[in-house]
Amino acid sequence: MAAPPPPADADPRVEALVHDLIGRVADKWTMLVLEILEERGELRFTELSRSIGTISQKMLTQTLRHMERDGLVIRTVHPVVPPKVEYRLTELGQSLGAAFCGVWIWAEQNLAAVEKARETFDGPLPSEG
Amino acid sequence: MAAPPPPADADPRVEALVHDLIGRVADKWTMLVLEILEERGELRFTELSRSIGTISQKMLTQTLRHMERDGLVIRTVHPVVPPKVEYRLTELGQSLGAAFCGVWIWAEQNLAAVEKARETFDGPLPSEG
DNA sequence: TGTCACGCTCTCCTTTTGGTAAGTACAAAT
DNA sequence: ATTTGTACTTACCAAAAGGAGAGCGTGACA
Repeated sequence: MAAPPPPADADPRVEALVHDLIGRVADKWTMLVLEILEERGELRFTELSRSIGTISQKMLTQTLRHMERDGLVIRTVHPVVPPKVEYRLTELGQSLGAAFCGVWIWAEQNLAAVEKARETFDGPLPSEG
Repeated sequence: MAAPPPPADADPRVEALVHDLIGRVADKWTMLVLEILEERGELRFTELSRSIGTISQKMLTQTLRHMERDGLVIRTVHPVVPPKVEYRLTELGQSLGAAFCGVWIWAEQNLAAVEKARETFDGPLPSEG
């Protein structure tokens, strides 16, 4: 398991697969679920739903299934009468969360810069000439 | 510009804005353009198009406009006869690229793990019982 | 005269995304 | 008997994403 240190993308095949994987994983809902499970540990379906707030049941189910399929979360079903299902991150999921951490930090630190850039871009239009 | 070191998300308002920003920036095409411009520097429209390979003109234009609006790229128009437009990352864009670097590395290193997880998830279905 | 190249823009079309609402199963509570 | 709560699933519908292809302006080049 000697992980090669540099991010060198040698093969174009690998690069294509990586692009594909990124496309799947860089999903809005996936990132949100990842962050919440990382912060709060093991959560039930409705707890997760309430934590995100704006997600529909359908999307949450779908997102969780995809994450489970990709080995990012573990789904534990307790065979009790009102269904109880708990979700938590795998090690793989935790490592992805850690990788995305840099992006969260970037977003927090550069939020103002982005908004200012937008104002500059949008603003000058009406009084141009 | 004394950047606060910890990723502490104090306000829920900030968090909402960050979620929003992440949703915009964690876009498949944005990430691809970001990576390519980071690697290759300043590129023309068609060079960018060919580098990505699978993107349509429409999406490339759209992605670049959004990135320009968000202050991630600079668009330089040379008023020559066959139009010549060059794109390069701003410092903000470069910093986002750096932040996403961790995700690329994660994807490269864990590609096999994800694929194996998928096989495990998909495989056992037919012979279950 | 005609064609090509570039960086778009526009229209038309299909696919994907995502929301709403209803249904399911079952036991405990009312 | 009816309601409640959970974690879905399904059907249906609207909106957005995204691809294909045509058009534009123009100057060099054949």
